[in-house]
Amino acid sequence: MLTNRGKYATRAVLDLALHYQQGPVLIQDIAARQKIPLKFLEQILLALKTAGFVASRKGRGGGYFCAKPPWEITLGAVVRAIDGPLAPVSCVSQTRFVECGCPDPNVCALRSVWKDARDALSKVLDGTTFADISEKHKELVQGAGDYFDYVI
Amino acid sequence: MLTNRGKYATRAVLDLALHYQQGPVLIQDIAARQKIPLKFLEQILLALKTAGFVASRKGRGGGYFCAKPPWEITLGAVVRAIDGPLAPVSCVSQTRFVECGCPDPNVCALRSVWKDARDALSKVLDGTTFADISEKHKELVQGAGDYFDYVI
DNA sequence: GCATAACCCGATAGACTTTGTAGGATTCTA
DNA sequence: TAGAATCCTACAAAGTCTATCGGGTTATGC
Repeated sequence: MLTNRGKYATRAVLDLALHYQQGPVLIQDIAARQKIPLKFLEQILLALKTAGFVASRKGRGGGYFCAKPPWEITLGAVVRAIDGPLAPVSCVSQTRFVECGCPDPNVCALRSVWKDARDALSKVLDGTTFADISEKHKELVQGAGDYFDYVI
Repeated sequence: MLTNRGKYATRAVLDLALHYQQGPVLIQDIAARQKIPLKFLEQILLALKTAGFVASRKGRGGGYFCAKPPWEITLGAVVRAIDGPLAPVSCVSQTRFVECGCPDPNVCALRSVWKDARDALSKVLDGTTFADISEKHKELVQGAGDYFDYVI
Protein backbone atom coordinates (compact mmCIF):
# COMPACT_ATOMS: atom_id res chain seq x y z
CA MET A 1 0.00 0.00 0.00
CA LEU A 2 1.18 3.50 -0.83
CA THR A 3 1.13 6.11 1.92
CA ASN A 4 -0.98 9.23 1.55
CA ARG A 5 2.26 11.01 0.80
CA GLY A 6 2.77 8.69 -2.15
CA LYS A 7 -0.78 9.05 -3.45
CA TYR A 8 -0.60 12.83 -3.12
CA ALA A 9 2.73 12.91 -4.91
CA THR A 10 1.40 11.03 -7.93
CA ARG A 11 -1.67 13.26 -8.09
CA ALA A 12 0.50 16.38 -7.87
CA VAL A 13 2.83 15.25 -10.64
CA LEU A 14 -0.15 14.36 -12.80
CA ASP A 15 -1.57 17.83 -12.22
CA LEU A 16 1.71 19.37 -13.35
CA ALA A 17 1.92 17.01 -16.31
CA LEU A 18 -1.54 18.18 -17.43
CA HIS A 19 -0.19 21.74 -17.37
CA TYR A 20 3.07 20.91 -19.08
CA GLN A 21 4.45 23.96 -20.91
CA GLN A 22 1.70 26.21 -19.66
CA GLY A 23 3.82 28.06 -17.12
CA PRO A 24 4.17 27.57 -13.37
CA VAL A 25 1.25 26.24 -11.35
CA LEU A 26 0.49 27.53 -7.85
CA ILE A 27 0.74 25.09 -4.94
CA GLN A 28 -2.62 26.26 -3.72
CA ASP A 29 -4.22 25.48 -7.06
CA ILE A 30 -2.82 21.95 -7.07
CA ALA A 31 -3.96 21.53 -3.48
CA ALA A 32 -7.49 22.68 -4.27
CA ARG A 33 -7.88 20.62 -7.45
CA GLN A 34 -6.30 17.48 -6.06
CA LYS A 35 -7.74 17.74 -2.54
CA ILE A 36 -4.38 17.73 -0.78
CA PRO A 37 -3.68 19.62 2.47
CA LEU A 38 -1.72 22.70 1.42
CA LYS A 39 1.17 22.57 3.86
CA PHE A 40 1.56 18.84 3.41
CA LEU A 41 1.71 19.31 -0.33
CA GLU A 42 4.48 21.88 0.12
CA GLN A 43 6.69 19.24 1.71
CA ILE A 44 5.88 16.69 -0.95
CA LEU A 45 6.68 19.08 -3.78
CA LEU A 46 9.95 19.90 -2.10
CA ALA A 47 10.82 16.21 -2.06
CA LEU A 48 9.79 15.85 -5.69
CA LYS A 49 12.00 18.79 -6.51
CA THR A 50 14.99 17.26 -4.71
CA ALA A 51 14.33 14.07 -6.65
CA GLY A 52 14.45 16.04 -9.90
CA PHE A 53 10.90 15.54 -11.16
CA VAL A 54 9.66 19.06 -10.70
CA ALA A 55 11.14 22.55 -10.58
CA SER A 56 9.90 25.83 -9.22
CA ARG A 57 10.06 29.58 -9.59
CA LYS A 58 9.70 31.88 -6.61
CA GLY A 59 7.92 35.16 -6.27
CA ARG A 60 5.03 36.65 -8.21
CA GLY A 61 4.27 34.63 -11.32
CA GLY A 62 6.05 31.66 -9.77
CA GLY A 63 4.91 28.16 -8.97
CA TYR A 64 5.77 24.57 -9.81
CA PHE A 65 6.22 22.84 -13.13
CA CYS A 66 7.60 19.58 -14.50
CA ALA A 67 11.39 19.57 -14.58
CA LYS A 68 11.33 17.24 -17.57
CA PRO A 69 8.75 16.18 -20.15
CA PRO A 70 5.98 13.97 -18.73
CA TRP A 71 6.94 11.12 -21.06
CA GLU A 72 10.26 10.91 -19.24
CA ILE A 73 8.73 10.70 -15.77
CA THR A 74 7.57 7.23 -14.83
CA LEU A 75 5.07 6.41 -12.13
CA GLY A 76 7.54 3.93 -10.66
CA ALA A 77 10.24 6.55 -10.25
CA VAL A 78 7.93 8.91 -8.40
CA VAL A 79 6.62 6.18 -6.11
CA ARG A 80 10.16 5.04 -5.32
CA ALA A 81 11.29 8.58 -4.57
CA ILE A 82 8.47 9.24 -2.13
CA ASP A 83 7.53 5.86 -0.64
CA GLY A 84 10.69 3.84 -1.15
CA PRO A 85 11.41 0.55 -2.96
CA LEU A 86 8.76 -1.35 -4.89
CA ALA A 87 10.17 -4.68 -3.75
CA PRO A 88 8.03 -6.63 -1.27
CA VAL A 89 11.14 -7.46 0.76
CA SER A 90 14.41 -5.55 0.98
CA CYS A 91 16.55 -8.47 -0.19
CA VAL A 92 15.17 -8.26 -3.73
CA SER A 93 15.28 -4.49 -4.05
CA GLN A 94 17.44 -3.23 -6.90
CA THR A 95 17.46 0.32 -5.62
CA ARG A 96 18.04 -0.34 -1.91
CA PHE A 97 19.21 -3.90 -1.29
CA VAL A 98 19.35 -4.96 2.36
CA GLU A 99 19.56 -8.51 3.69
CA CYS A 100 16.16 -9.66 4.94
CA GLY A 101 17.33 -11.88 7.80
CA CYS A 102 16.17 -15.21 6.43
CA PRO A 103 17.91 -18.35 7.72
CA ASP A 104 20.00 -18.91 4.62
CA PRO A 105 19.92 -16.57 1.61
CA ASN A 106 21.54 -19.25 -0.56
CA VAL A 107 18.62 -21.58 -0.05
CA CYS A 108 15.73 -19.15 0.14
CA ALA A 109 12.94 -20.31 -2.14
CA LEU A 110 10.76 -17.33 -1.28
CA ARG A 111 13.31 -14.92 -2.63
CA SER A 112 12.76 -15.82 -6.26
CA VAL A 113 9.03 -15.29 -5.90
CA TRP A 114 9.54 -11.89 -4.29
CA LYS A 115 11.84 -11.12 -7.20
CA ASP A 116 9.10 -12.05 -9.67
CA ALA A 117 6.65 -9.90 -7.74
CA ARG A 118 8.97 -6.91 -7.79
CA ASP A 119 9.59 -7.38 -11.51
CA ALA A 120 5.88 -7.60 -12.26
CA LEU A 121 5.19 -4.43 -10.30
CA SER A 122 8.13 -2.65 -11.82
CA LYS A 123 7.03 -3.62 -15.31
CA VAL A 124 3.73 -1.84 -14.82
CA LEU A 125 4.88 1.20 -12.86
CA ASP A 126 8.15 1.82 -14.68
CA GLY A 127 6.38 1.19 -17.96
CA THR A 128 3.87 3.96 -17.37
CA THR A 129 4.79 7.61 -17.82
CA PHE A 130 2.87 10.67 -16.78
CA ALA A 131 2.32 11.38 -20.45
CA ASP A 132 0.40 8.10 -20.65
CA ILE A 133 -1.61 9.01 -17.58
CA SER A 134 -2.33 12.52 -18.86
CA GLU A 135 -3.54 11.03 -22.12
CA LYS A 136 -5.79 8.64 -20.27
CA HIS A 137 -7.11 11.47 -18.12
CA LYS A 138 -8.08 13.51 -21.19
CA GLU A 139 -9.88 10.51 -22.68
CA LEU A 140 -11.82 9.97 -19.49
CA VAL A 141 -12.79 13.61 -19.28
CA GLN A 142 -13.97 13.57 -22.91
CA GLY A 143 -16.04 10.49 -22.30
CA ALA A 144 -17.58 11.78 -19.11
CA GLY A 145 -20.79 13.54 -20.10
CA ASP A 146 -20.41 17.18 -19.21
CA TYR A 147 -16.89 18.06 -20.23
CA PHE A 148 -16.87 21.38 -18.46
CA ASP A 149 -17.30 19.82 -15.04
CA TYR A 150 -13.85 18.38 -15.33
CA VAL A 151 -11.83 20.82 -17.37
CA ILE A 152 -8.67 21.96 -15.70
CA MET B 1 7.04 -3.66 1.44
CA LEU B 2 5.90 -6.50 3.65
CA THR B 3 6.16 -6.06 7.41
CA ASN B 4 8.32 -8.41 9.45
CA ARG B 5 5.07 -10.04 10.49
CA GLY B 6 4.36 -10.80 6.85
CA LYS B 7 7.83 -12.12 6.12
CA TYR B 8 7.75 -14.30 9.22
CA ALA B 9 4.32 -15.62 8.31
CA THR B 10 5.44 -16.76 4.88
CA ARG B 11 8.55 -18.41 6.33
CA ALA B 12 6.46 -20.16 8.97
CA VAL B 13 3.96 -21.52 6.46
CA LEU B 14 6.80 -22.68 4.24
CA ASP B 15 8.33 -24.50 7.20
CA LEU B 16 5.01 -26.26 7.84
CA ALA B 17 4.60 -27.03 4.14
CA LEU B 18 8.00 -28.72 4.15
CA HIS B 19 6.74 -30.92 6.98
CA TYR B 20 3.38 -31.62 5.44
CA GLN B 21 1.94 -34.92 6.66
CA GLN B 22 4.81 -35.51 9.05
CA GLY B 23 2.87 -34.67 12.20
CA PRO B 24 2.72 -31.47 14.25
CA VAL B 25 5.72 -29.15 14.37
CA LEU B 26 6.70 -27.31 17.55
CA ILE B 27 6.56 -23.51 17.56
CA GLN B 28 10.01 -23.41 19.06
CA ASP B 29 11.41 -25.54 16.23
CA ILE B 30 9.93 -23.23 13.61
CA ALA B 31 11.26 -20.23 15.51
CA ALA B 32 14.76 -21.68 15.69
CA ARG B 33 14.93 -22.82 12.07
CA GLN B 34 13.37 -19.68 10.63
CA LYS B 35 14.99 -17.20 13.00
CA ILE B 36 11.74 -15.75 14.28
CA PRO B 37 11.27 -14.45 17.85
CA LEU B 38 9.31 -17.16 19.65
CA LYS B 39 6.54 -15.11 21.23
CA PHE B 40 6.07 -13.06 18.10
CA LEU B 41 5.73 -16.24 16.09
CA GLU B 42 3.03 -17.43 18.49
CA GLN B 43 0.89 -14.45 17.58
CA ILE B 44 1.48 -14.91 13.89
CA LEU B 45 0.58 -18.59 13.97
CA LEU B 46 -2.59 -17.73 15.84
CA ALA B 47 -3.52 -15.30 13.08
CA LEU B 48 -2.68 -17.90 10.43
CA LYS B 49 -4.89 -20.34 12.29
CA THR B 50 -7.80 -17.91 12.42
CA ALA B 51 -7.32 -17.38 8.69
CA GLY B 52 -7.57 -21.13 8.14
CA PHE B 53 -4.13 -21.86 6.77
CA VAL B 54 -2.77 -23.81 9.70
CA ALA B 55 -4.18 -25.89 12.53
CA SER B 56 -2.81 -27.00 15.87
CA ARG B 57 -2.93 -29.70 18.49
CA LYS B 58 -2.36 -28.91 22.16
CA GLY B 59 -0.50 -30.81 24.82
CA ARG B 60 2.33 -33.31 24.58
CA GLY B 61 2.89 -34.44 21.00
CA GLY B 62 1.12 -31.30 19.78
CA GLY B 63 2.23 -28.46 17.55
CA TYR B 64 1.25 -26.78 14.32
CA PHE B 65 0.59 -28.19 10.88
CA CYS B 66 -0.93 -27.13 7.57
CA ALA B 67 -4.71 -27.05 7.72
CA LYS B 68 -4.86 -27.86 4.01
CA PRO B 69 -2.47 -29.22 1.42
CA PRO B 70 0.33 -26.80 0.49
CA TRP B 71 -0.80 -26.73 -3.15
CA GLU B 72 -4.01 -25.11 -1.96
CA ILE B 73 -2.31 -22.35 0.01
CA THR B 74 -1.17 -19.44 -2.12
CA LEU B 75 1.46 -16.92 -1.15
CA GLY B 76 -0.99 -14.13 -1.98
CA ALA B 77 -3.60 -15.41 0.42
CA VAL B 78 -1.13 -15.58 3.30
CA VAL B 79 0.24 -12.12 2.60
CA ARG B 80 -3.28 -10.66 2.43
CA ALA B 81 -4.28 -12.35 5.67
CA ILE B 82 -1.31 -10.97 7.59
CA ASP B 83 -0.37 -7.71 5.91
CA GLY B 84 -3.60 -6.69 4.20
CA PRO B 85 -4.51 -5.96 0.57
CA LEU B 86 -2.00 -6.30 -2.25
CA ALA B 87 -3.43 -3.23 -3.99
CA PRO B 88 -1.22 -0.14 -3.98
CA VAL B 89 -4.24 2.03 -3.14
CA SER B 90 -7.43 1.04 -1.38
CA CYS B 91 -9.72 2.07 -4.24
CA VAL B 92 -8.52 -0.81 -6.42
CA SER B 93 -8.55 -3.47 -3.73
CA GLN B 94 -10.83 -6.40 -4.50
CA THR B 95 -10.69 -7.70 -0.95
CA ARG B 96 -11.09 -4.42 0.96
CA PHE B 97 -12.32 -1.64 -1.30
CA VAL B 98 -12.29 1.84 0.24
CA GLU B 99 -12.52 5.15 -1.62
CA CYS B 100 -9.10 6.76 -1.89
CA GLY B 101 -10.17 10.41 -1.67
CA CYS B 102 -9.19 11.47 -5.17
CA PRO B 103 -10.96 14.50 -6.66
CA ASP B 104 -13.21 12.52 -8.97
CA PRO B 105 -13.21 8.71 -9.09
CA ASN B 106 -15.01 8.79 -12.45
CA VAL B 107 -12.14 10.63 -14.07
CA CYS B 108 -9.17 9.14 -12.25
CA ALA B 109 -6.54 8.09 -14.74
CA LEU B 110 -4.24 6.81 -12.03
CA ARG B 111 -6.79 4.27 -10.90
CA SER B 112 -6.45 2.05 -13.97
CA VAL B 113 -2.69 1.91 -13.54
CA TRP B 114 -3.02 0.99 -9.87
CA LYS B 115 -5.44 -1.70 -11.02
CA ASP B 116 -2.88 -3.06 -13.47
CA ALA B 117 -0.28 -3.03 -10.72
CA ARG B 118 -2.51 -4.92 -8.36
CA ASP B 119 -3.35 -7.46 -11.07
CA ALA B 120 0.32 -7.98 -11.92
CA LEU B 121 1.18 -8.53 -8.27
CA SER B 122 -1.78 -10.79 -7.73
CA LYS B 123 -0.90 -12.85 -10.78
CA VAL B 124 2.46 -13.70 -9.26
CA LEU B 125 1.49 -14.12 -5.62
CA ASP B 126 -1.86 -15.83 -6.14
CA GLY B 127 -0.28 -18.01 -8.82
CA THR B 128 2.32 -19.38 -6.45
CA THR B 129 1.45 -22.04 -3.90
CA PHE B 130 3.49 -23.27 -0.97
CA ALA B 131 3.85 -26.56 -2.80
CA ASP B 132 5.69 -24.65 -5.54
CA ILE B 133 7.87 -22.94 -2.99
CA SER B 134 8.60 -26.20 -1.15
CA GLU B 135 9.59 -27.78 -4.44
CA LYS B 136 11.90 -24.89 -5.21
CA HIS B 137 13.39 -25.10 -1.73
CA LYS B 138 14.22 -28.75 -2.17
CA GLU B 139 15.88 -28.06 -5.52
CA LEU B 140 17.98 -25.31 -3.98
CA VAL B 141 19.03 -27.51 -1.10
CA GLN B 142 19.99 -30.32 -3.51
CA GLY B 143 22.05 -27.94 -5.59
CA ALA B 144 23.78 -26.36 -2.62
CA GLY B 145 26.95 -28.35 -2.05
CA ASP B 146 26.66 -30.05 1.30
CA TYR B 147 23.12 -31.30 1.50
CA PHE B 148 23.24 -32.09 5.18
CA ASP B 149 23.83 -28.49 6.17
CA TYR B 150 20.34 -27.66 5.05
CA VAL B 151 18.24 -30.74 5.67
CA ILE B 152 15.22 -30.10 7.83
C1' DG C 1 -5.68 -38.01 38.01
C1' DC C 2 -1.77 -35.56 38.10
C1' DA C 3 2.39 -33.63 36.19
C1' DT C 4 3.82 -31.72 32.25
C1' DA C 5 3.94 -30.26 27.54
C1' DA C 6 2.30 -27.29 24.42
C1' DC C 7 -0.64 -23.99 22.56
C1' DC C 8 -3.84 -19.79 23.73
C1' DC C 9 -4.64 -15.04 24.81
C1' DG C 10 -4.61 -10.27 26.26
C1' DA C 11 -2.00 -6.39 27.89
C1' DT C 12 1.50 -3.34 27.16
C1' DA C 13 5.77 -0.82 26.19
C1' DG C 14 9.16 1.24 23.15
C1' DA C 15 10.42 2.64 18.74
C1' DC C 16 9.27 4.25 14.55
C1' DT C 17 6.39 6.16 10.86
C1' DT C 18 2.81 8.86 9.16
C1' DT C 19 0.15 12.85 8.75
C1' DG C 20 -0.29 16.82 9.02
C1' DT C 21 0.21 21.93 11.28
C1' DA C 22 2.70 26.15 12.42
C1' DG C 23 5.56 29.88 11.76
C1' DG C 24 8.60 32.23 9.87
C1' DA C 25 12.83 32.88 6.27
C1' DT C 26 14.03 33.59 1.71
C1' DT C 27 13.79 35.00 -2.95
C1' DC C 28 11.89 36.82 -7.03
C1' DT C 29 9.04 40.01 -9.77
C1' DA C 30 6.31 43.85 -10.91
C1' DT D 1 10.16 48.02 -2.11
C1' DA D 2 5.80 45.66 -1.39
C1' DG D 3 4.01 41.47 -1.56
C1' DA D 4 3.64 37.04 -3.76
C1' DA D 5 5.24 32.77 -3.69
C1' DT D 6 8.30 29.12 -2.50
C1' DC D 7 11.53 27.28 1.13
C1' DC D 8 12.72 25.26 5.46
C1' DT D 9 12.65 23.49 10.14
C1' DA D 10 10.41 22.03 14.06
C1' DC D 11 7.08 19.54 16.22
C1' DA D 12 2.86 17.23 17.90
C1' DA D 13 -0.80 13.83 17.63
C1' DA D 14 -1.99 9.53 16.06
C1' DG D 15 -1.16 5.25 14.42
C1' DT D 16 1.55 1.06 13.41
C1' DC D 17 5.02 -2.25 14.17
C1' DT D 18 7.76 -5.21 16.88
C1' DA D 19 8.14 -7.56 19.96
C1' DT D 20 7.90 -9.07 25.29
C1' DC D 21 5.52 -10.68 29.45
C1' DG D 22 2.77 -13.40 32.27
C1' DG D 23 -0.15 -16.25 32.93
C1' DG D 24 -4.52 -19.35 31.20
C1' DT D 25 -6.19 -23.45 28.96
C1' DT D 26 -6.17 -27.98 27.14
C1' DA D 27 -4.48 -32.41 25.96
C1' DT D 28 -1.36 -36.35 26.74
C1' DG D 29 1.06 -40.02 28.90
C1' DC D 30 2.36 -42.24 32.86
